[in-house]
Amino acid sequence: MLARQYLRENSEIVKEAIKNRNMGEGEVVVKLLQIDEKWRVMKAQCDDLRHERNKVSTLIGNLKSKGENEAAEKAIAQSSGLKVELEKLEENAKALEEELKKGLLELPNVPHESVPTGMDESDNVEIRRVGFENLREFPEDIVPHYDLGVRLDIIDEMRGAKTTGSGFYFLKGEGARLEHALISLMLDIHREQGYIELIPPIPVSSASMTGTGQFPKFVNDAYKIEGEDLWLCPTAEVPVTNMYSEEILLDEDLPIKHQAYTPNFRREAGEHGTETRGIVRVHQFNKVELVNFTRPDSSYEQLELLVNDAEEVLKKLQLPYRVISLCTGDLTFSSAKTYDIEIWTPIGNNEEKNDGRWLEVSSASNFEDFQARRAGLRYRPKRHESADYIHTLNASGLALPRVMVAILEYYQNADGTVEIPQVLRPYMGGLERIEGSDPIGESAVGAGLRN
RNA sequence: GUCAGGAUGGCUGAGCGGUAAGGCGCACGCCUGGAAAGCGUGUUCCCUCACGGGAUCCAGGGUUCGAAUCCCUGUCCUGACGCCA
Repeated sequence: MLARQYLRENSEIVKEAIKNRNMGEGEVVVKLLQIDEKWRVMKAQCDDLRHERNKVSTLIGNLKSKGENEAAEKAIAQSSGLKVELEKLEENAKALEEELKKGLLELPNVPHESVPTGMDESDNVEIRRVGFENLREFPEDIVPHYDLGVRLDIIDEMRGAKTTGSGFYFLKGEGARLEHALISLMLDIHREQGYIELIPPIPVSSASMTGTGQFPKFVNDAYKIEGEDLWLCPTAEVPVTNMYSEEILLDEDLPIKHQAYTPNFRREAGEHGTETRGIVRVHQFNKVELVNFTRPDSSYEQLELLVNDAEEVLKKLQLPYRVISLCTGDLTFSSAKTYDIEIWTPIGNNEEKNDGRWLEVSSASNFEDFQARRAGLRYRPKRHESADYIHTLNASGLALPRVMVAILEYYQNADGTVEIPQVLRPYMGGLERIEGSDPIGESAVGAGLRN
């Protein structure tokens, strides 16, 4: 959320930001400024009336204590009149204030000056590529993860759809084991980097969803728990960022670095048709999330460190990837600046021209004080008397299904087994490759999957 | 789930119908050769160029000329009882 005063003093910057985000011409800003102006006038009137009323009330108290009842009665009558007048004004002022608040909650963050201006993902700027020097040799008949998952019987989308619905899947046997290994590896790497682990609650309140910026705009993307003011968390960012809400942190505590492994739930409403095959876009997935609470003057340094910390996992897994800086049009609602990390896998979306594709596995963002204002996250700077808003940042470190996809495709052997990256082997009892197992059930026999 | 008690500023803690004590911490100033102690001022949010004013005692309603204080509803905490991996 932007501060009201900031909006008043920088309306042109905010308008420009909305334009650059492709969210219209910034008419909203003009409208909000008008409401704000009206509210300020009314607020002054209310304050004056209250001042009047307070004076009369004090007088009544004095008169009564002196026993001058007749004069007191007169003053009471006057006060009653003021009350009626005030109630009407207050009602109007309150309505304006609410409209203003609502508008502010729906206003996106202002992109940082270093963010490239652009329409959509084609205007994103590649920052670096890593790990392309010694690419593995790939088998000619390399198989996409969704087919390989069935063949090895480690990913079962059919039965996930049966028990729950499409977009949900079972991991099985070595698949499940691989996922656990990845989680442990990531938690170990990030602990080493200084992130204190949290296991947060999975359901979160509306207030928390508002605090990080999911609400009010994106209510339809979240799963609601019937009969409660609770939602399944779409990312650990929500419970973790809100952990210190309405608190004042100490200067010496900062920066606070947390990591959390949680499942994530997303309805992905209106996302049909994009990457529907396999487990690239699903309704429930696991993720290790990194969250950083920091002083305002060092948040951009912290952002660079954060990306590096997330990248470390891919370096250890020896997977090729790139880092890109999102342009203004591709930036998420709450973010001031975002780097995406994308893994490269040898299988493309286009069957004729199979030259690989990019999988987004992490988004590292600096929200500046946008979330801090919404969630009430402050700290007391040294040598200052009053509290100030901190800056929040987060990054996935990393989203698991897509890392799994990359491993199944990038580390695929000619015989259809999957090489397990060296760094993961200790986490899998020394296992060197995934060879799969016989599927269970008659349907497997009918489909010829059982040898 | 039932019953009882509670929620006050950065923290602590009084007030229980007449308009938010005190302490601690922190900041600034005075004092001092320097420091400690001591003394003074300040310490939340909003409006105002400013003077100044308003709001705020968990949230929302109500009673009242006037509510931190009384009444109702909700949320959360604490304890007891019950239930239960």
